[in-house]
Amino acid sequence: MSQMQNVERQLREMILGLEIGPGERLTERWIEGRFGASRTPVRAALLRLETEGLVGRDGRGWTVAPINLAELGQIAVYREAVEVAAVRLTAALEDRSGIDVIAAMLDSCDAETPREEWHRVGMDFHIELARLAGNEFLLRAVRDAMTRLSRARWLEVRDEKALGRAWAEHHAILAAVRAGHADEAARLLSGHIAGSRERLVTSLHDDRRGLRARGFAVVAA
Amino acid sequence: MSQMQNVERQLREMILGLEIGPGERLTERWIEGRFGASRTPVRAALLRLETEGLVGRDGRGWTVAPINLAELGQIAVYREAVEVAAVRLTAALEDRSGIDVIAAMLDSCDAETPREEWHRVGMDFHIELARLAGNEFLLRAVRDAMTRLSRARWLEVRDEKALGRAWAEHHAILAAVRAGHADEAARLLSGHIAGSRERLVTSLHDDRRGLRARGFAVVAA
DNA sequence: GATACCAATTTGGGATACCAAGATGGTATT
DNA sequence: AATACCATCTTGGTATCCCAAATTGGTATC
Repeated sequence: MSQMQNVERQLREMILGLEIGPGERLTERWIEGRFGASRTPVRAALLRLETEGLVGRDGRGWTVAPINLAELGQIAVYREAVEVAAVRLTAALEDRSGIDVIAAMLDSCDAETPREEWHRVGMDFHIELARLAGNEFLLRAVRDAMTRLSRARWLEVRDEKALGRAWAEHHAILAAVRAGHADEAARLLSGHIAGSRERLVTSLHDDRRGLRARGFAVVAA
Repeated sequence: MSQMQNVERQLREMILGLEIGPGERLTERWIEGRFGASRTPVRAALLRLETEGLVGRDGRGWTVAPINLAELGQIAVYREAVEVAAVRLTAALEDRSGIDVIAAMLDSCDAETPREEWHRVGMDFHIELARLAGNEFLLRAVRDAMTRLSRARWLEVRDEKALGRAWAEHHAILAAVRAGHADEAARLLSGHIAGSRERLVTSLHDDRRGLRARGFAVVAA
C-alpha cells in the first residue's frame, strides 16, 4: 500500500467519521505530521479527495467540505435519477438472484446491531442494489452520492422507528425487483429517497444550531 | 494560471483532440519535458485526469484510456438517466427562457460551419440543456459523460444527413421542453440518446480495424 | 485608543534529488 | 544458436528544499 493511498484512506475515514469537523481548515503540513508522510503523497491524497467533494479549496488552503443543505437536496435528486435507472435495468434482467444476497445483508441487522452497522448497511443497500444493474457509471454515481451523504446521515437524528421504516422500505423495493415489477420498484425507490431526503434535511435544518455549536459548518439551503 | 492547471488543460486537449492516441503510454518524464513543467504539477494533473477517466494506470506507468465500446454503451445508459431527469426538471420550471439561448446556439451552425464547431455545439447542447435544471450534480454528470464520449464522437463517421438529423432532434427536444411537455421531451431525448449510441457503437465497431491501424487501442464490447 | 505599516512566519506551488522495483539488453555459458 | 544471468537504465514513489504570496502580530504614529 503506497503512502498516497494510506493518507487518502485515513483522511477520508477521519472526515467521514467526523473526526475532522465539516468546515475545518486543513494544512498540508498538519496532515504530513499527523500521518507521518511527506507532502508529496499528502498533496496527491488531497487532490483525490477534492474530486470526491470531501475537501475543497478555500482560496489559499484546504477546508473540509461543510454540510450543505442545498447540496444534500440536489444529491437526492441526482441519486434518485441514477438509482431508479439502475433498478429498472435490474428488474429487467433474467438473473436477479443477486437480490437475495442484499436481502440477507438487510436481515443481518436487528435490534442488537450497533448504530455503525446500521449506518453502513443502509448505504451498502443502495450501492449493492445499483451494482446489480451491471453499469459501472450508475454504480459509481450511487457510490459517490452515498459517500457525500454519509456525514449528514451520521448527524441526522434517527429513532428506532425511522430505522425500522427504512428497513421495511428496502425490503419492499427488493420484493418488487425480484418480481420483475420495474414500475413498482421505481415508484417505491423514488418515494424512499424522497422521504429520506425530507427527513434528513428537516432534521439537520432543525438542529443546525446544535451542529454549529459542535463546530460544524452548516450551509443553509 | 498555475502550472498544474496548464498541464492538465493542455494534456486534456491533446488527449481529447486525439493528438495522443487512445491506449498510448505516457511517462511523467515525457510530459515534464513536453510542457516544460516539473514532475510535481505533472503528477497532480495526471491524478486529476485519472478521475476523469482520460488516463489510467497500467500497472507501473500511465496510459491514455483506450476507446472502450462496452464503456460507451454504459455511458449512454448513464447519461440517458441523468439527462432525462434534468430535462424533466427543466420542463417543470416556470422560467424556461434559457431554452432560447440554446436554440440560438444550434442555429449558429449551418452548412459552412467547420466540423470542429459542429462537434463542440453537439456536446454543448446537452451540457447547457442539463444546466437549466439547476442541479450541480446532474450537470456534472452530463459534462463528465460528454467528455468521455468526446473522442469517440471524433472517430465516428458522420455524414451530412446524420448531422442534420441530430440538429432536428435537438430542436424537437427544445420545443417540447419549451412547451412544458415533460413526458414528450423525455421520450424524444431518450430516443435521441439511444439512436446516437447505436450509430456511434456501430460505426466504431465496423471501423475498429481502421482505428487500430491508426494506432488507437479499441476494446471490444 | 485606533490605525497604518512593516517584518516575520506560515502556506501552498514548484523543482529536484534519491530510491526501490521492474524492464531491457548484452554477455557468457552450454 | 539458445538460454540463463547480470549490469544498467528507466520509471513511478517519496522526501526535501526553495520561493512567492498571504496572513499575522507587533509597533510606531497620529
